[in-house]
Amino acid sequence: MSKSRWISDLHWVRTGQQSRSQKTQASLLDAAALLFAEKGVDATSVADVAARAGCSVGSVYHHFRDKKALLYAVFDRMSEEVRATTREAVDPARWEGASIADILCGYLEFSLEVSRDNPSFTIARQEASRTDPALREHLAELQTELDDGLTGLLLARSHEIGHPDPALAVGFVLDQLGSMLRTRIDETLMPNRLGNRSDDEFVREALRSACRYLEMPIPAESMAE
Amino acid sequence: MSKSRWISDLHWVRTGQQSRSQKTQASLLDAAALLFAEKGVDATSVADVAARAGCSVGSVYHHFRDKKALLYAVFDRMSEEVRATTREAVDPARWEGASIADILCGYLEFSLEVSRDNPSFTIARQEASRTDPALREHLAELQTELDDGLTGLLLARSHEIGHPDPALAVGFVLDQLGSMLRTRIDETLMPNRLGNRSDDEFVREALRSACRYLEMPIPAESMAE
DNA sequence: ATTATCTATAGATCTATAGATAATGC
DNA sequence: ATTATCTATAGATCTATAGATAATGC
Repeated sequence: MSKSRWISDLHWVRTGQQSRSQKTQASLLDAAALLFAEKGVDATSVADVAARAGCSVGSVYHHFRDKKALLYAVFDRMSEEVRATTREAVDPARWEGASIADILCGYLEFSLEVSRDNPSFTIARQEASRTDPALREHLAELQTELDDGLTGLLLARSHEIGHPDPALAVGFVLDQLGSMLRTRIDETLMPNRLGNRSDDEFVREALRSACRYLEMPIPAESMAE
Repeated sequence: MSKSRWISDLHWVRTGQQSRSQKTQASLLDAAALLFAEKGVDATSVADVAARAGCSVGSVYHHFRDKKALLYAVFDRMSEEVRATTREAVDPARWEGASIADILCGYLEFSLEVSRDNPSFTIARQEASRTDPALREHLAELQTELDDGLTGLLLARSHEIGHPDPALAVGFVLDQLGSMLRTRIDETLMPNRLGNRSDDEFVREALRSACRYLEMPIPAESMAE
C-alpha cells in the first residue's frame, strides 16, 4: 500500500543494542513478545521463551525476577516504542497545512502498517490487559496519549466540521476508526467481510464514512500520492 | 435504555432443564461459562469449575471427557442460543414496514442488551477462537448467519441508499457497527471515550454516522418510543 | 573477581483416572 | 442394577532456585 506524503518519513521507533548480556536480554524480550502474541502468555512456558531465545531457563531468571517481570519488560519496551512513535506522529508541525481528511488517512495507513509489522502489540495487549489491571491502566495511558494528540489536531481544524457538536463528533470518529482498525488487524476478534477487501478499499470507505459523518467534503483522491 | 418497538418482543432464547444429572450438567456449563469469561480458559482449573458448580472434580469428568470437551459444550450451548436468537431477529416478517434506520437501531439496541446479559459470550470467544481454529470456524459461521440476515434486510431496502455501491456500503456499515459494538462491550479491548457516554448517545451517533455514510435521511427521533 | 550462563531438581499446580459410596429408576 | 457422585492420587507440566561452569572486564 502506498503511503501518503504526510507519513512517508514516519517510522516505527526502535532503539539499538549492545553487549552480550544485553543481547540475550533483547533476544529474550523478542522471543517472549513473539510467543506471548502467538500462543498467549499462559500457554507460553518460560522454557519455551528460553528455547526460542536460544538460551537456558536459568538465564531467563537471571535477567528477570519471574515470568510476570518478563511480561512487564516486554510491555515496557513496547510502550516506549509506542510512546516515541506517537509523539512523532501527532506533532502539529508534521501536519501543518494538512486537512482533517489528510490526518485521518495518515492515521489509518500508518496504523495498518505498524500493526502488520508489530502484530504482537495488538494481540498480546488484549490478553494481558484482561488479566492484569495494572497493565491495562498502563495501556490506557498510551491510548489516551494518541487520542489526545489526534483530538488536538482535528479540533484545531474544526472549521472544516459541519457536525453540530465537533468535540463529540471527533471523539466518536476516533473511537470508530480505532475499533475498525483493531477489528481489521486482529482477525481472531471477529470474522468480517472487510477482511476480504484490500487495505486501500478499507481506507477509502472508512474515510468516506468519517467525512460524511463529520459533514466535510469527501476528498476526491485523498490517498493518492 | 428504552427498546424500540421493533425489538420490544425479541428476547434471548434459552431452553429449560430437567433431572438431577442434567441439573449438575447445566450447573457445570453455567460455572464454566462464567469462569472462562472471567479469568480465561487456561486460568480456570477444572477444580474451579467443580467448586463453583457445587460438585466434585470427578463429576466434571463423568459428564465431559476432558476440559476441552467442557469448553466445546459451553460453546455449543451458546451457539444454539445465538443461532435461535439470530433467526428470530432477522426474520423479514418482523421488520415489515421498517426502514434501514429502524433495523440498524434495533440491531444496536439489542446487541447492547444481549451483551450485557451474556458477557461471557463476547469475552470468551476471543480467547477461545484464538487458540482453537475449529472453534473459530464455528463462531465465524454464527457471525455469517447474522451478517447475511442483516445484509438481506438492508439490501431489500437499497432504494433508501444514496451510496453509489449499496452492496459494498452495507457490508462496510455492518462491519463498522459490529466493530464498535464489540469495542464498547468489551472494555478490556480498548479504552475509549465512548465508554464514558450513555448507550443512548452511542446509538444516536452510530446511527447518525451510518445514515450519513449510506446517504439516507437521519431519523429525527429514531430511537424514541 | 565478577557477571552471565547452564544443568538439574524441588515444589506447586493441574488434568485425568481408579475405586469407593450414594442416589435413582425399573 | 444402573447411573451419578465423591475421595484420593498418579502423572505431567511448569515455575523458580541452587549450585556448578563458562565468559567477561578491570
